Amino acid sequence: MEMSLKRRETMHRLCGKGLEIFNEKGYYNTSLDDILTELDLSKGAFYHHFKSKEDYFISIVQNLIVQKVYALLVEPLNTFENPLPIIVESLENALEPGKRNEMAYGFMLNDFLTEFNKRNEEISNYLKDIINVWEVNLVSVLKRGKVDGHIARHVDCEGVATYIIASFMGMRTLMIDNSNRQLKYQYIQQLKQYFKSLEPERVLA
Amino acid sequence: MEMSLKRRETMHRLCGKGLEIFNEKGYYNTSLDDILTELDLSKGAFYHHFKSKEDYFISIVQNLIVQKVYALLVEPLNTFENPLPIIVESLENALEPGKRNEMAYGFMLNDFLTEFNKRNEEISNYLKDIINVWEVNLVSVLKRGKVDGHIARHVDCEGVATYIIASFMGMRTLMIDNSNRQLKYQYIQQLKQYFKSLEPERVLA
DNA sequence: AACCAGACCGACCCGTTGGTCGGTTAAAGG
DNA sequence: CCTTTAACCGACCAACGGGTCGGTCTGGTT
Repeated sequence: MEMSLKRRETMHRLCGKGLEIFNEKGYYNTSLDDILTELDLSKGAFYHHFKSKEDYFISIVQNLIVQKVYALLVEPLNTFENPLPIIVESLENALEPGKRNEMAYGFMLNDFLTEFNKRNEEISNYLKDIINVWEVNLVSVLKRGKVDGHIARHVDCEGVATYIIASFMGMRTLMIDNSNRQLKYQYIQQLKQYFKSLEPERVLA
Repeated sequence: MEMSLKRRETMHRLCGKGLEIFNEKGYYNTSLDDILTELDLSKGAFYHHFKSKEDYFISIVQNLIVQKVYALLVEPLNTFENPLPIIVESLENALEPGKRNEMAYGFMLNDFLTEFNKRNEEISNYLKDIINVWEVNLVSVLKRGKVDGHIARHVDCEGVATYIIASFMGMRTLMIDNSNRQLKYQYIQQLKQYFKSLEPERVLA
């Protein structure tokens, strides 16, 4: 069942360029030809490898987006330090456009989710799954923070996770143009402010 | 220069139904015929009143969305009480689907902004203007709260306004399906938690 | 050399959709 | 009545985009 090297390489090129352009212009606003022209490939080549545009995008989600979100937003949570600064750091990092490329991976989720909402339930679900994984991990790391005494006992971890995700997603809508330093700075500052309110009351020594 | 009554009424019907369906299915995913069929009108009638689909949507933004956002999110800020609970209340209210109709006006902004971002700069700008008005009003009401001693002096009002807007917008992406009570509750709770951290230190009597 | 399979080409198909245009209806004014 | 004009109709157009399909090219096998 293994794919030939040539096939694998072409599909990989298609997915990479596809993510780049879909992310830039949106899925429905990008025609297959937009992508194929850039790669000097033909319609025939495309449909030789993918069943449909939808199938193609799902490949992109599962091969590229999942990994990227996981690496940026889930993996970093796997430490045993105080979770709050770890979360701040991961979000800050996710909002940073990649060093080598121009994609701000942290944004893609919000953009695509909004685009597919009400238009393609299947793709929506794949994207929602990614958010869910993130959320579950946030909750569990927050709960651990509670046990370790970094977070006050009264805190509703699910609520906090939801609020973190919402504010992060919402930043996208505001940072429409180029990634705006000012907005990012404000966001991180307020996030820290909010996190402060989750810490346990200081017990005087 | 005044419009005939008939003309005004037809345009009004078109805008109302247009907002309803655009909000439901998205602008690019709604064809003019989708709307015209529902109103028993023809292409001819439409183009007799509007120059283009784009022009039509701009009318909707300026006649309906602006007013609605203003009424839900800006007007309520005009009191002289403690701004923080007022803001919470306005957001809570904006997330509530309208009593008589099904539209959750608070959401429209985020949906449309994301949809037009990268696709239609002119419309994007009209929508961004609305956000700006909201932001400016939030900032000024927060500053007044500082003067009145409801908000701690160290607080960065612009940052807080940005954070409020971001989290509000982000809720949309999460509340994809029907308005989810649970999510809304979590959001409001955490917002209150965050706001607590903006209050001045209690001075012991 | 003959053959085969898989990668790829690009002309074509066809549904959708924004927009056009010549015509009809009906109300208002003379 | 007759004329004018605004409102409205609906057949039609052209562009676009996803998807199809018969065919070509190339590298490996026998």
